[in-house]
Amino acid sequence: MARSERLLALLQTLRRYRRPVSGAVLATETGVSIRTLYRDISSLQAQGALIEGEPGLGYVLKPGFMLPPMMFSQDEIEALVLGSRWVARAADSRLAAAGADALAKIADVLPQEMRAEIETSTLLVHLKPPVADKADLGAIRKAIRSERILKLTYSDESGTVSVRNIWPFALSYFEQVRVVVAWCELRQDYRHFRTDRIVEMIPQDGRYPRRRAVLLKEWRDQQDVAH
Amino acid sequence: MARSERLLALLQTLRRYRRPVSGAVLATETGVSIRTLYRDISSLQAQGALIEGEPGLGYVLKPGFMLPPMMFSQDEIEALVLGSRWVARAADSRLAAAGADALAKIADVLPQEMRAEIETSTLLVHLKPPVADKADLGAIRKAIRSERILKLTYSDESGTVSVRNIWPFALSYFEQVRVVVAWCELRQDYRHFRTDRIVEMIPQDGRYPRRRAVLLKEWRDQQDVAH
DNA sequence: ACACTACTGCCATAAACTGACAGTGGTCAG
DNA sequence: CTGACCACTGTCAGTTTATGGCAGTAGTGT
Repeated sequence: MARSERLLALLQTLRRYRRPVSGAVLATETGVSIRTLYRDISSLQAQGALIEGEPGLGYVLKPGFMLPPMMFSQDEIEALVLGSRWVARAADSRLAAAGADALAKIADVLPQEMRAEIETSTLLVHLKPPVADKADLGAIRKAIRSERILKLTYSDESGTVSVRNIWPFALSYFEQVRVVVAWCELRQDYRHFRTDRIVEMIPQDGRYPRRRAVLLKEWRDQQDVAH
Repeated sequence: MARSERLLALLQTLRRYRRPVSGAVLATETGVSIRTLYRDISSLQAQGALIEGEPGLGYVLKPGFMLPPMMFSQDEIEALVLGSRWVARAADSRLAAAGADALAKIADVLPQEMRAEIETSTLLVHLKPPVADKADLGAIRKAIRSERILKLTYSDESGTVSVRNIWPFALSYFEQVRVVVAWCELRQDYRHFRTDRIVEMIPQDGRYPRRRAVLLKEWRDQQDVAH
């Protein structure tokens, strides 16, 4: 890759990572030596990019530096199309429609010749039809976004039905099924609930008392320890 | 001025003029010869800039080259994020990076308060790790886009190795594997090739003689009849 | 003390850039 | 039809730049 292309790619990479990235990683990703990477970084800084480097941490691109006005690349469009096709297949119909709408909005701002890419993209998705959800996934996503407590009637794998309040904070997509990740008031611990086993689900008025981002982090840490 | 800086400057200059500018003017302004200016323009075009040159007129940076501010509903953003997370999991690393890049570009043109949505989305994707590809998926996508013949060394399910020329026109994503859909010169029919069974793959110079959209349609019709 | 990191200077080699010239083909005005 | 103007391509040799490796300094957090 020529230097002039590489510098743009480097900016984009820095923007993609939001956390500090070490020079070694950036060098590998752009396919140059560390020495050259340092030169590239200082070139960009000389041209006005707000890149900060801290020893022991890595580089961060400070927000506010506008990239040169580049359009989506062909790869990027293909990634968006492929992603939205997967959503159309694997998610609920409301999210599928939202994906198609988003793609249409993107197509609107694309120049004519790139618009054709979206329509005739030759990346296809074939999946086994997912297990049908009993619960309304749209309502679950809404509860997660607004941090609402859900009163859940749930039938576990052995068929035993129980009722409990949960604090939903994530929705996880597996190949066949979807799973609500939540804090369970009954068990006082994190629990997973397959959406196809939810019998009934009533959003409560109350907001749950903790932030969903915090719950997500705590749950993740717990997962890491377990493995 | 170094080339890498000059290219950025050239973009800015083109944006400043709204009317067509002759190459001679641009060359003078950036301080290089005409010949180099032509090279610079084609470099920018290769990197995705939509610059049009008309004999007798000059160069114009096509409108629509920059991403305008866009609005998305919450559902649409979640669909985009979920889709790109799936791409990150299930596609090759290059497409995965492209998905993340596209998302970062979208985030940049989003109003401040929506930007956070992309970062804190609580939709997760869990998949069995896909089978590793032997072939370079990027090269396959490129061959499809440019309608290039591929010389394929392929090992079928029984382990028999064969060499043939194919006209690839689609890439299909299954749960564990990816499959190239192509017209096979050897069999004179449509054939599927799992990317993990491709032993070697050499792009040929020749373009195949039919349009990929036509092949796709014909293949689809054939599939429909079979079922 | 140690591991990890950013950063700088130096140098020989390899790669890229550059301008000049020659030539093609398109548009437009007279 | 002619000529002016322009985008664009190919070639080439001289020059500039870029590059990777090495050695070394200095800051950070464990």
